[in-house]
Amino acid sequence: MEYAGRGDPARTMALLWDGLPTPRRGPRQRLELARIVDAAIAEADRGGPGALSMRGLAQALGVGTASLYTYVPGKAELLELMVERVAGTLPAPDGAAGWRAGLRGVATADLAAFRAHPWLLQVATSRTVFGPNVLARYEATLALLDGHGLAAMDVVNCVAVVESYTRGAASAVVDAEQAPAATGSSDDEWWERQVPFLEERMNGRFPLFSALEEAGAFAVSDAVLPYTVQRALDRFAFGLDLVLDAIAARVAPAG
Amino acid sequence: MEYAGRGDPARTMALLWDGLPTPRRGPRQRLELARIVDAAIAEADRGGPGALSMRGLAQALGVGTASLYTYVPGKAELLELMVERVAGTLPAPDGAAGWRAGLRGVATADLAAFRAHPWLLQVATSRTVFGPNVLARYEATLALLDGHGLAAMDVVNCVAVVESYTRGAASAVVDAEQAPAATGSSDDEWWERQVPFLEERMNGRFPLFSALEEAGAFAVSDAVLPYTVQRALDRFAFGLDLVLDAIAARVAPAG
DNA sequence: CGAAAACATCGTACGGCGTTCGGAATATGG
DNA sequence: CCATATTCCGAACGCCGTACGATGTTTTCG
Repeated sequence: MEYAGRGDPARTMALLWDGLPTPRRGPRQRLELARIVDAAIAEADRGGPGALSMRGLAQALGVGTASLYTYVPGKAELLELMVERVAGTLPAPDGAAGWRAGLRGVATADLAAFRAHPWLLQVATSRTVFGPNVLARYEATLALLDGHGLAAMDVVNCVAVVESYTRGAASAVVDAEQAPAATGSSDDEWWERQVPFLEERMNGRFPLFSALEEAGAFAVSDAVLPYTVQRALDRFAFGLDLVLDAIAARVAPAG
Repeated sequence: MEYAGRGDPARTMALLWDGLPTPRRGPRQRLELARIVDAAIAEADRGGPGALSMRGLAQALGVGTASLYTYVPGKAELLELMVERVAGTLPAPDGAAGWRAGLRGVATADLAAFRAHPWLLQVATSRTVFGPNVLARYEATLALLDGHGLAAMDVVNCVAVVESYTRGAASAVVDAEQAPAATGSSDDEWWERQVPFLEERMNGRFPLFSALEEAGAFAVSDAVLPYTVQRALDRFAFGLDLVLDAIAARVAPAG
């Protein structure tokens, strides 16, 4: 897990809101902050776990490793800038079709973001990145539930539930998508190698599991994607409806 | 993120179900598998992120680093053994007081496990650890929802939703608990250093957020724990009720 | 009984990581 | 024109997981 909020808040805030200060002396800067952040995002997206390294990033930018530290205090702050930048690329929460469609849109966009940028799941959430895009997105998400008769705290909590659920379910999706690259074997290969041992060990010991499997409880909606990925996506959709139903019951208790 | 299911399934399965094979020749083994796994769990629990290292573990056990590799193929398999062992320590799902209390118990136990063993959140879920304790726990959790009129797939999916939500919400709790150690500054210190810059940047720009804050939407139920931790715990409880409500609506659609 | 096979132990090395240090190069302000 | 501020960056520090191979130990079998 990577943690934000580590360094000097003044410097971090300045980077988030104003970008780099333009120096008055010394050699020209060979890079721009936006280019560094974009390259870092690309680097982190490309590879599996821990794919972003300061060395790799510097090489991708054609610069010595240590030079990066004249732009950014360290990797933690770079991650904050990456989060802020991604937040700026997401579709804005839209309440035009009602709060339910709006919240669904936010969760769907978040899932897409997690899939496109798996490293987002490794950034701790407790020390919020107080960048303009992040804050604006949060404000707009809260607005979806405002004015529907919910208490102030319930508005905040319902948004938090959707976020938590999305994070948990997205984590399963991303796990499934990254497993082949991380382990060096596809789902099918892995499963085929497990089957003989599973049959030997599980045989008859877990009757309910077997019965549910027999009844098709582990089937997936489509066979285009790898099984574990599609299963995780199906479950995400199922659970999102469940959560939104529960919020609907709170919004209009009388049904 | 750490991935299981990497090595030879035969060897991994044998370790999970049977433990170490007893060698017939050669010097006595100075360690037992259980001792290694326990020490690994303790080591991983103690420190912050990435606290478990093969060097550190070997030192704690009074053994050379390379010796560990005669017991366990690598760190990935060791992690599987750790997961399996923790699964064995959790209270068994209990349906005596109804499915709702049972599911709540599972989620609560999972949260407690994530808090006690934060590294569990870093173990990918897509390649299940097929150990006896893990499987038994899953079987018993499914049993909580069996026989209440849900379709087979809905049983599995509802359990998955609870798991996903718990994982996401627990992640927020654990983030909050680990942030001080990981960043070297307490919540209060961090917050105090943020405030002046936040006031400067946010001033008037996010009216709904400000209004909700004014209305106490970010208050917490108790001031014993650090603020971000308590807030995450409050939100966990709120959302768990929400999710269970939604499942209840599926179980008894007519209300 | 002695030799060979099987096995555990572990120092060392490899290539990676984030970050720091200090010297060299370069542009500006006075 | 020179002092100052700044960038650039090679090298080094102390970590990481793990492969290799030498060495020592125990059992088995001829």
